[in-house]
Amino acid sequence: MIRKNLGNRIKEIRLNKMKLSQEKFAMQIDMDRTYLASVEAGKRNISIDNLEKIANGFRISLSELFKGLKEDS
Amino acid sequence: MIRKNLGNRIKEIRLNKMKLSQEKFAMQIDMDRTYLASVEAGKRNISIDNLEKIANGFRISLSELFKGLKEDS
DNA sequence: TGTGTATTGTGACTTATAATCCGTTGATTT
DNA sequence: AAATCAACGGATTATAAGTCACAATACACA
Repeated sequence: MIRKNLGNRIKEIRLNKMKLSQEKFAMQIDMDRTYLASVEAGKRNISIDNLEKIANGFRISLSELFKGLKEDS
Repeated sequence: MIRKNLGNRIKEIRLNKMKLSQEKFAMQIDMDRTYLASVEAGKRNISIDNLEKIANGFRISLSELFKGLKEDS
């Protein structure tokens, strides 16, 4: 479930805080559009470097990124 | 630096909280000892699934695992 | 001090899969 | 209708995962 929860969390922040499309946010952090989509869909075992990219894009810490996750994680 | 900081954090928890050798802790979480060693050394771009394994082994959340990191992250 | 013993570090390697890149489709918005 | 957006597929490339032999270090204790 970790992947799914994380994907949901990322999507939530992208939409609510950043108010950007997948494409625009992916552009900003230099990440492939379809890859970001699959991460949000909970299908990817994403690495720490890419997690950092996303957290940086959101201007939050990794700790904060994980803080909102369901069932703790 | 994220990899290095994370590696240091993992090593710190393993030693201070768990008081286990790399080998024993790796055994517990079903991970190769040398792989754990290289993560602690900051040489691996570890994925979320393996991060979760480690956090579970420590009985802490991923958010907590990242909380102690230097320079925020 | 040297000698075993446990622990950690590292390079090299194969296999599994993350990550990228091309597109299409369908839904939604304007 | 056109434009925007998100979900998905297939193919390729890059790299993480996992394993091994061995080296190096630390740590005891005679």
